[in-house]
Amino acid sequence: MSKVQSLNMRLTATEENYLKAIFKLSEENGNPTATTNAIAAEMNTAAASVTDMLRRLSEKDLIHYEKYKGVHLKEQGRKVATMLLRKHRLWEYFLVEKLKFEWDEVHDIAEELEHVRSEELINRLDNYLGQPRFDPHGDPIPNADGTIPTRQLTPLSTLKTGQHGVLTGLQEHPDSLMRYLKKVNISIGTKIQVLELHEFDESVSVRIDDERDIELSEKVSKNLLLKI
Amino acid sequence: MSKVQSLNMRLTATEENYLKAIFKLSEENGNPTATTNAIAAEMNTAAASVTDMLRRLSEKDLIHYEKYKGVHLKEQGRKVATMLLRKHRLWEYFLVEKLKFEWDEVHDIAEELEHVRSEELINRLDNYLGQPRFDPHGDPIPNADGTIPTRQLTPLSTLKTGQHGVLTGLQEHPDSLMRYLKKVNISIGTKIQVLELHEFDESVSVRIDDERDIELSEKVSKNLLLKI
DNA sequence: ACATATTTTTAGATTAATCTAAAAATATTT
DNA sequence: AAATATTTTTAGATTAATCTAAAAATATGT
Ligand SMILES: [Mn+2]
Ligand SMILES: [Mn+2]
Ligand SMILES: [Mn+2]
Ligand SMILES: [Mn+2]
Repeated sequence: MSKVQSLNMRLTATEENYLKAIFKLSEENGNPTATTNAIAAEMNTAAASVTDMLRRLSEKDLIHYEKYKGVHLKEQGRKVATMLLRKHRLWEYFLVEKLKFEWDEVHDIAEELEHVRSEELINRLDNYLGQPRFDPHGDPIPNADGTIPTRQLTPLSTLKTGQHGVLTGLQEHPDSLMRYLKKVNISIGTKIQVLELHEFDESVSVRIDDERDIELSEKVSKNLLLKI
Repeated sequence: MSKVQSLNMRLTATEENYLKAIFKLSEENGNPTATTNAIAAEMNTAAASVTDMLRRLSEKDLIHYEKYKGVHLKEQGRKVATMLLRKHRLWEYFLVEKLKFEWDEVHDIAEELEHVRSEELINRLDNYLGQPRFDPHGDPIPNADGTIPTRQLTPLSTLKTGQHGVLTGLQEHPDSLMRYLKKVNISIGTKIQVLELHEFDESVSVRIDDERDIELSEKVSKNLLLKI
């Protein structure tokens, strides 16, 4: 007897966060199925808490869940998760473009703002901002209909000597990486050209905006996604 | 052993809402002490739930509470309540001025936005909006230091024939009143002049912006606050 | 295939926020 | 000053979200 809920059911912020976590995990693995432990790690909770929540989300028909078999989002769950990303990223855009926050300062605030419940609000915000397609970290902003703009991006770490591209996104974006990039004056839109590859530690010498040369570690170069 | 909490203690949205309710009740009665039942009515909860919460807020040293004697806000509680009003009203201003919502559409959204925790956010929003002093309903926006702009306003119902003023605030502002005023094209800034007082039902004939004449009921005229 | 390791679920508590019903305290009326 | 009414608190449940510890299921390694 699954409680198939009305289309505009009322979810708690916690339920929403779990759906986002499952979405994120299935995106980054390419595999639609997420495991209990992976969700627990993503959410910083005990595995037992995840099991509880999976039961509840399953009751509400937002996910498909079988004991020991992992979970994947159902139609409704995916819709909710996508709209959360839309809200999160539009708010981040607002915070950076209008309120002049730095790109490493907006995530936690957007984590709260994304749970404010109002379709009207988010659509008006979208229009007010000029319907931006990417957030301050280069992540695509889902459209009102749920579609997500895609692009073909290449990690800096895979380029050969002489090749160049424009920084367009980040693989992952912990605040520490963003603060580092801010320090070395690299941001979305920066041109990066490979000067030399160092086989020993996979670090790379690059020319920034045809102006100055710096060294980037393997860890950094794997995280910088370029449009070639 | 009251747990005197650190200055930036973490409150739940529910705790914050109780503090706002107590603040509102003490403002509108002129009496700083609020009763359990009054709070229950304001919060739409059972009196028993209020008693529970009062105990908790008292533990945190936000209110002064003695069984059967009612409560009043302490320094910290008053500060929290004032900052909530600041946030609520700044967000309402944003929603109306920037996102072009109508004044009767913004309250519920602001009820959620006001709980987003970030001093930095609200101060940047304040600057972005040009440090407005009043919200779309004419209510004063507390300053960052907690002071609240005051004005001397007169209810339309107390004016004599011939007197006039500019609509500057509302006594209370249920959505129904705001929708009515929207329909008859009266808003903050509208000039209102008394043409005739009707003793029978205390209704009043008024001239709007020196252009058109309408009738307003006693209930409406008591709610319109004018700057003479 | 069996033993061991890992993952996941269950069992049982805890805390915040809520409720109803009953008891206790306070206020009002006769 | 009683009797009555009203207000407030207590007692006992409930639900969401969390935890730890133990049990059960599944996966891995020899
Ligand atoms: Mn973010
Ligand atoms: Mn982002
Ligand atoms: Mn409001
Ligand atoms: Mn208002």
